[in-house]
Order: sequence, then C-alpha cells, then structure tokens
Amino acid sequence: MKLQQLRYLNEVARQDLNITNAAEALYTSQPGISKQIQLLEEEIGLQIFQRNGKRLTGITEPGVQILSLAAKVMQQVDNIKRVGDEFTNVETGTLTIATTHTQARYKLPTAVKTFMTNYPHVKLNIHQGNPKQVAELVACGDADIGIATEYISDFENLLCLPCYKWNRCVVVPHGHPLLLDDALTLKKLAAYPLITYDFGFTGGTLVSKTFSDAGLSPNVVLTAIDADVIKTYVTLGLGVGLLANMAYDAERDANLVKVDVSHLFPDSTTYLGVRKDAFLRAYMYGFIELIAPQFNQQAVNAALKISA
Amino acid sequence: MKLQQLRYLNEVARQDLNITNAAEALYTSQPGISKQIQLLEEEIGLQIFQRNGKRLTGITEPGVQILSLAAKVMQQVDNIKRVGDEFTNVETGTLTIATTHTQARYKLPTAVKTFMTNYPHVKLNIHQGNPKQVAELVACGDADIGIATEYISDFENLLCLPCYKWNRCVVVPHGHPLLLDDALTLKKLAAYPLITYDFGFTGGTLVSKTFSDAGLSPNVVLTAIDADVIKTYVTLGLGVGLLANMAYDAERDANLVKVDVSHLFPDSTTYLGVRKDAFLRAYMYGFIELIAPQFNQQAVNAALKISA
DNA sequence: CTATATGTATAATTTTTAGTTATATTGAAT
DNA sequence: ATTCAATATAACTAAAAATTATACATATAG
Repeated sequence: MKLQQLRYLNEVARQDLNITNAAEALYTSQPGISKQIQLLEEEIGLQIFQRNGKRLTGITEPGVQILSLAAKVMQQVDNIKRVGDEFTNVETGTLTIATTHTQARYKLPTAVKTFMTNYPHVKLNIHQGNPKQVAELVACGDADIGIATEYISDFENLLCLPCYKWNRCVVVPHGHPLLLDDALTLKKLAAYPLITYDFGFTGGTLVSKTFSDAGLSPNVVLTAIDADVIKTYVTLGLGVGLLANMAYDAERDANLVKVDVSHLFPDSTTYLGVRKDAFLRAYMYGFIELIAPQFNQQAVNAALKISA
Repeated sequence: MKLQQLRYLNEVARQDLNITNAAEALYTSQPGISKQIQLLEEEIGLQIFQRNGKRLTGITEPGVQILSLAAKVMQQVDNIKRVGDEFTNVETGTLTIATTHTQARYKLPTAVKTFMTNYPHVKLNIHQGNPKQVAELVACGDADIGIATEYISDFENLLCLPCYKWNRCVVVPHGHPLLLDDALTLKKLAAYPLITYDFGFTGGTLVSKTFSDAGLSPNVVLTAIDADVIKTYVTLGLGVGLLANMAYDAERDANLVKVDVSHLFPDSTTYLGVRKDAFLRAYMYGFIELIAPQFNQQAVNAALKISA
C-alpha cells in the first residue's frame, strides 16, 4: 500500500468517480491513477469501486469504509507536514477561514486586522458561504477554521466552540411609521413587509421559528445573504430590514434608523469550528483567541482532548 | 512522503533509535532506512532525531509529534487491510488476547471454547502478562483485546469496558485452625501468614489498600502471579491462600477448603480493553460478547463513538 | 441505430526511486 | 590507542511508477 494510492483514491471519490478529472486535479496522467487503484484493490483483495464495463459507477460497501480510512490517513499525513512547518517556518503559513457574509463583513475585520499585525507573514484566505458550506469546508479540510451561527455542531468531526451571542435589530428609513410606536412587538413587526436574511442564514431558522411559535407568519418580501443588500433595499423604501445588530453602523448607515429588537428574539450564538483531528498551527490558536478570548490555546486543547 | 518512511520511523523508535536493529526487524538493509529517514527529514524540513555525529541519540521536540502521527497513520493503514480481510476472508483471521493468569486459567476457557466453535478458522493467540503489560500490549496494537482487573483504564487510547465483578476467598488445608472461627475478620486474617497474588496483580492493590485502611499490615509470606502456585504452597501448609473466588475449583481443589471473604473486601471489576482507533473484525465483537454479554456489537460501537 | 464523445484499460517505454553491497567514517568502550 | 558498534556515503541493481500512444467500452445525440 502506498500513500500515493490513497491520495488517488481520495481524489477519485472527490471527483465523482471520474479518474480523468482526478488525474488533472493531481497533475498526473489518467493511466497512472487507473493502474494504482487496480493495484490497491488487488492488494486489499476487494473492489473499492463498482464498475460497469470500464466506467466507475459507485463505491462498494467495504469501499466506503476504506475511503473513510484513507481520508483519515491523508489528514494525518497533512498534520505531519504541518508539524514541520510549525517548527521550521514559525512565522509563515496559511490560514483559511470559512465564514458567512455577516461575520466576514462586521465581526471579523478587527480580528483580522490584529491578526495580520501579529502574524504579518501568514497568508490569510477568507472563504464565504452559507453556514452549511462553511461547516463542510472545515469538515473536509479545505478551511482551517469555520465561523457561523448554524450547522457547525452538526458535523461529528468538528470541534464546536461557542464564541459570542448576538441579537437583531430593525432598520428603517428616517420618518418610517414604525418609529412612532415605542413598544414594538412581534405581531406589529409581522404586519410590515420584511427584508431579512435568506432562510438557513445567520440565525434565519431561529427568526422563522420565533414568528411561527407566536402563531405569526411574517411578510418577508425579500431575502438576501448579505446585510448590505438588505440595507440597500430598505433605503429604497421596499420594507423593514431585520438584521444582526452588529450589521448596523451608525456612521455609515446614517440614512437608516436602527431599532433594537433583542427583546423579541432569543439570542443567537455564533460558533467557531475546527477539525477535531487537525494539527493547529500556533497562529491558528492565535486567531481563535482573537475571535473568542475565552479560548486560549490551553482551553482549545482541553476541548479537543475531551472530544478526542 | 511515503508510507515506507513512516514505517521505518516507527520501527527505529521502537528499536531504541538503533537503525541496524530496525533494518533487521523489517528484513531490509540499514542504508535503506538511513537514507529514507534522511529523505523524510529533508522533505519535512527538520530533524526528527537528535544526532551525535552519526549516532541517533534522541528524538527532537517536533520529532515526538511526528512519531505520534506516524503511528496513527500506520494504525489506520492496518485498519484498511483489516477491512479487506473482513470482506474477503470473513471466516479467517487472527485474534490476539492479552490477559492475566487468573483470567486465562479460570474465566476465559468457556468463552474460548465457544469462540473456537463459532469461528473455527480464526487463529487464537493468548498472551499472558501482568495487568500493565496487558494494557500496553493492546495500546501498542500487539493484542486486539486485553482483559485485566487493573491498568486498562489508565491508557488514553483504550476503550475500557467493565465485564464483571468478582471477589476473594481464602483457601486452607483441611483442619486448619482458621476453619474453627465462623466470623472471619480482616484483623484475624492479618494474623495468619498469607499467600496471595503479586502486588499489582489481579486486584492486589485493592487488597493492600483494604488492609492498610483498617490499620493492618498483613503478614504476606509469599506472593505469586499464579493462583495454582498459591494453592500449591497452601497445600504444603506454608500459609493461608487469598485468591479470586473463581480460582477455586471444588473438584480439583478437594484437598483445600474454601472460605468466602467477599464481606471483607470490596468487589473488584475486570475490564476489557480495545484500542479506540482500531477496526474490529466481526469475530472480535463476537469474542467481546462472549466475555461480556452486555456488550454486543452495537453497544461496543456506541461506546467507541462516544469516546471517539 | 449508427456516429461521436467521453472515459477507462492496456502496452511499450522512459524515468524515477527504492533497495543492495561494499566501504568509509565516526563515536563509544575497553 | 585500539577495537567495536553503528551510521553514512557511493556505486550499482532492481523495481516500480509515470508517460505516451492507443485500443476498447459505454453513454449520448441526432
């Protein structure tokens, strides 16, 4: 058995059983992969892939287990390389964050700024996506750290750390009738046309649930994944914006008025996720602590240990 | 990075940093290993081993981490092979049990007999050792299942399942003065010369503790790792035997009289240990269920999942 | 129901790499 | 100082992986 074979196996599975594509992704030739996979199957003594003639059509039952083990092997091989980098290139490296728009736009900037000062030689990537994509990116190793309000805890192989709680506000243009009412309720809110986050985004599930628990169905006229988009449409007078408190900036959003509605919705918690079996570089611990000061390196390791 | 390199690394560490011995153990040549380790160190970009001239003198700090990761990789590679065997050679395989004398002699026989009937093509190895050795054998992968009363739970990477509780009895020759006393106490027992298990064996720690908690220091004249040895010396009139209830066989040991002393000592629990990250063959689950019927395959997997 | 496109396996060849033997080198032991 | 034990280096051999070219098999379109 060779590491190369396991690497090929992984990539073929990743490329939906297309060997040709896997070969391209790995900058090698198709026959090379074909052959190595055959050799591996021969050595293990069973078919990993189902075949119809020459095409790969599926993964066999033992193949599923083998693929899962192969992924673990590759992950740990990756960790070995990271240990090397950690000790030889203490200063340099790459940090890939996966997060949602709201976090990237309103919560991360200060942390990112400090991080870039503390670790000027670390290359930073920020991947944006919906919470489920964020979790998947981290789970499959394409991102080191995921930050989102939902789904992070759904993945068995992610360690999930609660970062901070937040709640919502309503934004409206100046002079909006809603501003005359000093005791806003869910019911009153449901009467206005609402512009808010896409379902499944940044606490969107919780908002729907709060309304439906109260027997209300809000009149959502527009949804977006992006707080800035929401604000734009609110400015145009298309409806009342419902978004994260942190997404309102008194200066920049001077054309809108913010009304806190924390009393109407339960707090949402934003979580940070890392792979349980990943080796974390020192600067990764550093970033985590910037986002969630309660989790220093020791605390993260303790949490990893418990779950390991 | 090659699997072979990680395999070499492991073996060199195992052979106390002696490359020549590692080469012999792996049936290959010393220069081959030397070279591959150098290549690996070059690729990772740091020294795994400390060197004094040409000799390996120690493991560097990053080396420790790398060795630990390499061991995990090799373990999972092993699991991949096992998956293959599980599906192609369902009936055949090897089961290595590590256990103490008392378990091997008095508790396992019925389970082993049933097992050999159920899985006639599985080769069975029973390794005997003290509880600490048992735990180590399992932890390092040299045994699949360990059964012992102590130490199993000390290892971070072992899943520890409680099997059954047991207690002790005293054995003496016929007509021994102790038999006249119908209310045996710790104090009275401490007055006799005792023959019992080696310290650290089969609940030995618990026995010492019970005596010392009562402010007594028993007069242990002879210790052995083997209940049969103990009985032999008791027969010779050298002292009173204190051993596991299960080690007394009314028929075979007709020349000795047994007195239950369960009321004097707390119950001891015998544990079964398996590596948390090992793939278990179907027959391994089978054996576990024979020893501890409460742990069927589902229950074991649940316990593994929780701890994984 | 062919014709074409897409994807995989096979074969011959080249390149790379692992392993072997022989030997030099170096630290440790006596 | 001399011998011993272990590792590194070098030259060589053997094995295996990758490449190119091509044949083959299935799916898809017209």
